[in-house]
Amino acid sequence: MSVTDKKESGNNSPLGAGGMEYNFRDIEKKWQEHWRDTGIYKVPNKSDKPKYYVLDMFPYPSGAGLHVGHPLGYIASDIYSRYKRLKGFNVLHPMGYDAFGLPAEQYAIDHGIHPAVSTEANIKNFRSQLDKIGFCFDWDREVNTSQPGYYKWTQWIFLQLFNSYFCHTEKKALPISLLVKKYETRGAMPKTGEPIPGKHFTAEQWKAFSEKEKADILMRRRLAYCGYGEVNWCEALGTVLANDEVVNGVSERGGYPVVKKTLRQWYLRITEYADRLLEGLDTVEFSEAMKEMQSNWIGKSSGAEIDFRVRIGEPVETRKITYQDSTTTVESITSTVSENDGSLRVYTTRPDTIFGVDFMVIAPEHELVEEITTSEQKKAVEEYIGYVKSRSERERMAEKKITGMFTGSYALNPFDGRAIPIWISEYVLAGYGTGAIMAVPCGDERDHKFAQHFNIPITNIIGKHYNGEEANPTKDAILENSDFINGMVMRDAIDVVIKKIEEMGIGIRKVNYKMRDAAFSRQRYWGEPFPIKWINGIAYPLDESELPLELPKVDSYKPGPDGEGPLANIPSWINRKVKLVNHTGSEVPSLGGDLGEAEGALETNTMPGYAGSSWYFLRYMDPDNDKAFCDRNVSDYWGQVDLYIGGTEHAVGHLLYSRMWTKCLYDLGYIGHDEPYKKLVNQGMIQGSSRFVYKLISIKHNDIEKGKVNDYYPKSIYISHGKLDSLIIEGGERAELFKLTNLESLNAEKFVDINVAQVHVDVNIVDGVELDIEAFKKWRTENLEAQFVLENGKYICGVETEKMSKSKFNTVNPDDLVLKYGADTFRMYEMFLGPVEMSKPWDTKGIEGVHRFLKKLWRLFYDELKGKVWTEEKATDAELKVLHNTIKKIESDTERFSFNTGVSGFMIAVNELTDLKCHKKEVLEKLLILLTPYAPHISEELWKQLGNSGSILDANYPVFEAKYVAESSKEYPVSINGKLRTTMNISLDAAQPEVEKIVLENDIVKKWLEGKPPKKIIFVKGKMVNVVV
RNA sequence: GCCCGGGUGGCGGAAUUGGUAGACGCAGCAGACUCAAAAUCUGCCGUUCGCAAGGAUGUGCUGGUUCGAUUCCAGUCCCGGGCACCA
Repeated sequence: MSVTDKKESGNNSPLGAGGMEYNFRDIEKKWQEHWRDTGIYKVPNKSDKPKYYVLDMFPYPSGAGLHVGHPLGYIASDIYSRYKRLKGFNVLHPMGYDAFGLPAEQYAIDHGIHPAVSTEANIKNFRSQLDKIGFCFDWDREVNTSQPGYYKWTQWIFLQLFNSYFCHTEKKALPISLLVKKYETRGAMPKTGEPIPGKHFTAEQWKAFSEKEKADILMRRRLAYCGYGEVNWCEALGTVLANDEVVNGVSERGGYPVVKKTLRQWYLRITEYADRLLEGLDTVEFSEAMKEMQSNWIGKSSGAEIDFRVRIGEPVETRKITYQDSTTTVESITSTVSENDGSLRVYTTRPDTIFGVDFMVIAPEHELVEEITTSEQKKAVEEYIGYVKSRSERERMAEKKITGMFTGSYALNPFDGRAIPIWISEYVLAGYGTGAIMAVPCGDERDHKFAQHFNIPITNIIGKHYNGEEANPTKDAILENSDFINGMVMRDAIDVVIKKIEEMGIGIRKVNYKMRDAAFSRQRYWGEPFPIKWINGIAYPLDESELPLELPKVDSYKPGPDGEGPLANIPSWINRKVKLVNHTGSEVPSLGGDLGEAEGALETNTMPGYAGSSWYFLRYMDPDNDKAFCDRNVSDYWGQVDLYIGGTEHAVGHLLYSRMWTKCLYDLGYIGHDEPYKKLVNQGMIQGSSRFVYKLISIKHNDIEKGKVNDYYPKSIYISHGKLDSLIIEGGERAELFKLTNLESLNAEKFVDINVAQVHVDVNIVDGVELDIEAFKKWRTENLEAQFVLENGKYICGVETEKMSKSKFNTVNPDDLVLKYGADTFRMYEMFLGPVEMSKPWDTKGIEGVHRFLKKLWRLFYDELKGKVWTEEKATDAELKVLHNTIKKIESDTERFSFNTGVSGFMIAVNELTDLKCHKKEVLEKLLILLTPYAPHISEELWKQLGNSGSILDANYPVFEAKYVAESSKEYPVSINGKLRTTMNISLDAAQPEVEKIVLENDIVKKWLEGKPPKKIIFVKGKMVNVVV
């Protein structure tokens, strides 16, 4: 039976006119209109009630619309919002659209439709789909990141980031003007040691710098900055991508190849917040998995940077040292260096292994490569670098070959003077640490493989912990062959070595992060323009009065010249006259104030998709404010998002960026909290449940009499899943098939081989596993002539769980289900499927059960024949017991987001009340309040029918009272030796001696004791009895 | 390879602190009502032995702790997700 074309009988009678059956269509339409007209979901920014902020990750309004997987999180958050409201909270539960982004622009390129137009159409469609489900969003607070009124403030926040730097002393963002003041009074001088030209300067020098020099120096500290860097360039998309938008060397969206390219880009200096982003994780309720993902992404490690003197070319003095070693004897050479030789700085997390260093590896891009490569090795090294450059990021990831080349030079171990060959290899990354490592083969698997591959002798510093076969990264071994740290446990030696190198002035303690600064510009059209104008190579921020800097209309979405975005094609826009702000503290008057049209050019990049989503939770609080992104009083009232629901796919992107923006805004005093989300719940994916038909491809008939094999290719025959085997096995039911294929003349007993193809079929024309044959014939013209081998008169489909996707014909549209069963049924069924956080397959069939439940609930109030059956009679003890058990169950299940068991709790309650023939308002009314978060329409309707005025949402949540559920006795399980043998009804007051007596008198217990005395009787009051023989 | 999750009937899942495994729902089977269907209602429903009473067995697998283990511990296999040359 199809979901779309099945007609539900009896749902068209108008409400209240005679037929008193559950007419969900009219009820839901009526209440949705009523809620809209009365503005019942409008939330004030001031209230005596405590606040509660429930947020959904807002959707990107794609053209595909919603499938049943999308609303899962929204339903969960809606239930929780309504629950909190009933519990007396002022609940903020908004919704909006993350409307800027690549897909709309790709669509524009392909179809010539302006992104604003397609986005608006998509939003309209989304909204109508959402409205049908009956959410309690306060739509007056809707935000759309692509509207000027919104992105004005995205641009404004960008300017705050641009105008701030991260102070390492206070560990927070401060206005860049403070840094300028510092430079003017004190300059920037090192705490110890000599100033390094180009890095350090005095106040006098600062004052003498040109405007451009000052701007460049400040750019090194701005939290939003522009710089040249290696970026992920995606040619197909014509833009750079952030690290988290690149998966396995291809773009996350579209799967296009991504290459490393050096370009001028804007960045967010998120690395400055690495520590605070890490520490903040301890203060929020995210799942362990989520925290883990974020801390892996940040990738903090601590160790040391160590300088090694470098002897360019062969060691000048050599002497042999023979290490006493359990596995190998290593002949080593030492050397001295001359003044002309250099030094190489490496980063290691394991300074304790410094005596196990057998070679050094530097990245092929390392600046020292040229300098230290000897003339003999020059050719080989150049060839190797050529090879590395020829390899794409993707190849490097796919095949991890061991490659490398010796430079011809040596580094000297600072402690024992051993000469250590320096290699280059692609396994060392230029962008991490110092781009150079000290390789310790006995303790690091990669170093070990490298040493084995190139036959580099391995020094063992961990004795028996190293087996000569593979590296052992232990920290618990006792050090050997390690000079002054011999005999120490490695773990303890780490600190000893760091202190020593610091004393010697050849290194420092150092913390490193895997996380890089986030690329913040895109060479695309459909994003926020940067409020920046370039004049003589200096970036000037636009004056606030110029905001929003509106995105101009374009005729073409094609990229501009030199890897620039489409905006570069619009000279009139680039050259616009705008008011700028001087920001360097310079006295140069020409650059202050209005800079006129001059030679400047507006920035043509736009901001990435995550810009608007990094702060939207703040805009919901105060969406119409045109004086500020959000009034401070309002953000102080709403504070953190109390509950944030969304998918795991944003673990390292959106979640980290929005956390960083929140921390910046907090540091700058614009908001009062520095973590945006207090608790995060990740909804699981709803997988598709695909259905298959089995199309007969060929029949191979082995005609023994004539001694030949014939192949037949029948047309359009489909075999029911359960018949597949019996048709193939000898002696099966082949006659039926032969009849269909006009092969009756063949002897069915002869061996045949049947070849079938498994083909996806639209789940919407399958009822459970039974194919709707008529619908199937209509589905595709080629099916019109289809014939079927059935089982029990039915065609049974095959089933598999796969990702929900159009191409697999396993998507289910919520609209269809809402039409057929109603929003309340749909909402409850989505929840009933299983725990919110878990992934589970969708199966439309089960929705009937939930629908039956709501009909059964309805019948507690109204009977089809008898009409109104609810009464004002006083409830019995048994009925009150059901009610209060339900209150307790629903409250605790809702509280812990266990909505699936909550739904089951309602079913149990309605089943029990039906059994008790309870139609009493006293009980039913309270049940409705419990139910309203889950099924708001039916609850509201019946609430009204019971004679209540006002919305059920303003009712008081029922209070559980233990006295109604108190039991005086319990059916105790009685086990003998831990095996359940019987149950016995025993008073709950009964103490152990009494219970023992009762139990031992029981016939079944006596039987199992076989006259032997029990060794022991375990009695847990209120739980169980176990007799040990 | 490393780090997280998770393996329970035909299916989705329940068992909140170690205490009656399989709640609730779907599917299935049998029956009632009906001219019939729909809707609704009743009963059965892990496997297995047994006419039954009752027994055995059972939460991926192997052990352990315990009076008692889906739950705790050790090992192992499988599935899902994340990370993957980060020194």
